Amino acid sequence: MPELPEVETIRRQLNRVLVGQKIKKIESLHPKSLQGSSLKVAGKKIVAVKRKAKMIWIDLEGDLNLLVHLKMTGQLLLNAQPGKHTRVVIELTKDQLIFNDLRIFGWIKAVNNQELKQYFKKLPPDVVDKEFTLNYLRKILTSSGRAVKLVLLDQQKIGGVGNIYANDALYCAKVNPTLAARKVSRIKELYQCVKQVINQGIKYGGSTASDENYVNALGQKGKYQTKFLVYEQQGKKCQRCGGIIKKIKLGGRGTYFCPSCQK
DNA sequence: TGATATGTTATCTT
DNA sequence: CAAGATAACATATC
Repeated sequence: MPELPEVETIRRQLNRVLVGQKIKKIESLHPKSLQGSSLKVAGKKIVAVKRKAKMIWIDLEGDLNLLVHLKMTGQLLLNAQPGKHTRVVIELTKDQLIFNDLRIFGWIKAVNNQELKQYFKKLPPDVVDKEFTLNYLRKILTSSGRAVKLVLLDQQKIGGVGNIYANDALYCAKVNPTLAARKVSRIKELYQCVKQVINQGIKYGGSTASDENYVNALGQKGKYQTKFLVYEQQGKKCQRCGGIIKKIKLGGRGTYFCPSCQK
């Protein structure tokens, strides 16, 4: 599922191709998938393609933006054929952008600059932002009694970390995912690890785990799944200590860890 | 057939 | 009131 590295991969590809093109036509094939005053975007030129947390934001000339959230099954594809799950089609000067979304949780919203600002104002720093400091992580961990993994996944506290990278970051830092956040002593290790696994994710173009449908804007799968530290590794030997990787449920989400070296 | 998968938000409970 | 827990969203797959 698209977390920050997957969204960032798509953003970079789109930014390279879309900037300078004009939107000729935008067509919605499902009422939930395209929201806001989308008719206004016709004729507008694309200034930049940016990202905040797991959202992609297409900056248009004038006072208009297209904000995109892929949620769990969204795909943004360049010059693909529309299919069964195609929800929005955007025709550009040279290319065509297809928004597929099997489960219809994702959306594209046309918003003005003021609305966009309001939207971003209440969001915490992304894990890759300079505002995400060691002290900031310490602050949010020590002020919560929830399991540390739930705090990493909390989009009101840190932007961009999803289930895959939260699992791997905790393994990297040797921190047990169920440990109460305020009892985590290896905060510095966790800080370095969460940034490290996210950057690895970006480097390998995101991940397409088993049963997932993530592809980048060119229709290619990610490569980080070959680098998973613990995600989907249950039953296998821990590379670090030889323990057996265990899978449990935490907050309703699949949670993978090595019980012998993640304390 | 029913359990399962994940990101986010709404809603309920403590 | 806030924090935390859980249901809901929609659908395909095993």
